[in-house]
Amino acid sequence: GGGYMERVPEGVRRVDGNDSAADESGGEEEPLAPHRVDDCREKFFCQKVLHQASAPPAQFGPDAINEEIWRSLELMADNFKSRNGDGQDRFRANRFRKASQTVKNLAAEVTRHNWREKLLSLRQKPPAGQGSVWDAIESWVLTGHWTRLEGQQDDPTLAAVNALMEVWGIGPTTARELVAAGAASVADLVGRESYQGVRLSEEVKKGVRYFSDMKLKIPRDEVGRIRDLVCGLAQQEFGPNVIVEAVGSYRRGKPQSHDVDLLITQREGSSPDSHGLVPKLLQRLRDSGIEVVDLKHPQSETVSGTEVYLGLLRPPPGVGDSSVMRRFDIRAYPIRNYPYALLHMTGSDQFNRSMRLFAKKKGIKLSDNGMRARISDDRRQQNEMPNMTEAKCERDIFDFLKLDYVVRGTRA
DNA sequence: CGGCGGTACTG
DNA sequence: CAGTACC
DNA sequence: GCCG
Repeated sequence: GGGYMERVPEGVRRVDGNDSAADESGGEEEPLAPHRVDDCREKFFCQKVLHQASAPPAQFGPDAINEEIWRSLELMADNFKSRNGDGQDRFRANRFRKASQTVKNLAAEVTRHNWREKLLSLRQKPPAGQGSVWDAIESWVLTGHWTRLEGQQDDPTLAAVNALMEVWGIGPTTARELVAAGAASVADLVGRESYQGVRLSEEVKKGVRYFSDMKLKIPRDEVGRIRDLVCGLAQQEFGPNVIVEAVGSYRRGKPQSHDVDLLITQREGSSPDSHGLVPKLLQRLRDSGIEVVDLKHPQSETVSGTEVYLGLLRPPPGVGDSSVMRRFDIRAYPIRNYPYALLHMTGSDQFNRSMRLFAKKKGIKLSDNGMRARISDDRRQQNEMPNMTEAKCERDIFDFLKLDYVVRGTRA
């Protein structure tokens, strides 16, 4: 709505990763009456994103504490994730991660004097909790110490767990197992089948092997050329009805990506389904001489008709930097799910979560293969539910949910 | 206090 | 099933 | 950790 923008303080992005209020809670209770949900849709991240002001400047003044704050909050999030203690840590991690992103996205300069005002959206509703985000920032401003990080900084176990979790395929559980066995860094895992009796999975071995390649960002132009390469081969294999789209952060307009996300589908005419698309395309890639390493690839047919591939490829000369392997993902969908798949794969993850939570409040399950009524707890019955609407484009999905459309470049 | 997104693949 | 991954 |  028009009047909404007027309430946005100047220089302050309305993105507050802190997904306040309705965007966080709810779930198993009765779906809200649709009009109730619609009335508070501006509280959801996937709508706030509409009202963001300009991006933060490249450089703040010398008094700015923006970066110190968001980096510390991010560290705390990482530590919660690594801790993985009581099953709630991942939610604590999410909380700190969102707070970090809120500060990171802030266009306004935050200083020791104005922080209470500028970071007001991070303030929890009373009663104030002990380890809250707000308290953490306050005590840092007052004392100069991140009390939450003190003691963790020099905890060698935590440091090792954090380090190992940077490997693709190693999550909190595996990292802790390895650290318990004595591993302290990625270097300890290089070239090994196991570490002190802890077996390394095939995925982890590849994660270690291509560790440094996977850390590199891919320039936008190269992502585009890899898409063109795969698209050309797909057309040779499947004909002109095939569609290959580069999605993910690329489709949101980012100057660089950490991988190449490809969405493939086939227009009506040749084969109406996506079945077998991924394995055939992968074979075509290999046959054309491109070096491809699998991380995950489909073993069996899926119910929904979705096919997933995660792997690495070496871009040939003229396409990209042939000295590194690039992470690439392919997901194939039947054409009827294309708008849902596009929405899902364009993200961001936070945007997807928010939109799905909004749908959930209306008793709708939104996913990359459709929108279904949540009628029963029975999973089988769930999967057999018909799609609620035949979306032709992304906008149809927003419209059906009665959400304002968000252009892909601002789905933060 | 219950809930936090929905799905696919590995082992 | 738990773990990890994708957005 | 924070919200309803």
